[in-house]
Amino acid sequence: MQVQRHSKQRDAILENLCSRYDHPTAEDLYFSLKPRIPALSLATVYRNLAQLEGDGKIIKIGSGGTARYDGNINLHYHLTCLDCGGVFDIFLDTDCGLCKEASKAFDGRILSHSVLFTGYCPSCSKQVG
Amino acid sequence: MQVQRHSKQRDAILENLCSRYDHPTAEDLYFSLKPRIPALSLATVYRNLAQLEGDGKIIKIGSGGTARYDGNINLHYHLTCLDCGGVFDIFLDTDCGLCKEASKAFDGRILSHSVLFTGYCPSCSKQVG
DNA sequence: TCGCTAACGATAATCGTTATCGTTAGCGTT
DNA sequence: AACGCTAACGATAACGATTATCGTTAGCGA
Repeated sequence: MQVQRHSKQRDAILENLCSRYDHPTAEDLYFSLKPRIPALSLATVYRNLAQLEGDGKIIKIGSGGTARYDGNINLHYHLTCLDCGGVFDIFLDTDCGLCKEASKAFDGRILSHSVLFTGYCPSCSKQVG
Repeated sequence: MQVQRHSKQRDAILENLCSRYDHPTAEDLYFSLKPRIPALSLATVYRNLAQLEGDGKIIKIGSGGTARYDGNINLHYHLTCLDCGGVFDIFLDTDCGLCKEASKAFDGRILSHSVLFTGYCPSCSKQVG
């Protein structure tokens, strides 16, 4: 079996991602860490993001084009702002029993789900009116 | 203003997409139509899919990697099978008031939403057990 | 300290999608 | 029915995000 080794790069990536709430892209994380770790490679960022996602320590948000990442693994939803392009968290008290409802309606096995809202974020919806 | 002209290619793409339920990729549609329209270009497929989506006649499913398309524009959800990679429809009677709940919890404007379930499709979930 | 190899950095390759550009064909007007 | 305008086309180059390759580095158990 393959033993996973510890790495400073992965620590830094996870720590950086968990300390922010803007759902950065791989490149965002790369430029954010580059000053602290000058030798860092973009490939390393991608590699570790994939590994962390596989370990269930982060979430990948496949919002169409460029992938974004989220260090908050508690169930919550996202909204993509049509104006500024940002991704924002939406926390719902009730999960609306979505998986339960879907399991009733679908003859397969449902493991998880993600919800992506589209609209305007607080500041952009104020600007337009 | 720009007047939209009629085109045989767009007709064929829309018709093909609406007659199937497997959520094909742009390339799937291209190869499906190529025998009937030998001169068809993949760029034309992408162009028309984008236009049809903009006109609200089809839906684009941004399931992470390659985009898939759906000719059914009635609100419903999708499941990606972890085993075979296929995308399947999930119709819920109740929409669970998702947009309403989210609007209460989010200080912006919510226009639409999409839900993507992950799990195993009927046939794959039977094979594994 | 040694040896194995997971993880790294640099960079080439891949792949889905979009942009460019010369040509074709809808369609309103003569 | 021919004319002219330009949307849409087909072919292909370009792009951008992601992944693969490969020689080097560095965890970590012996």
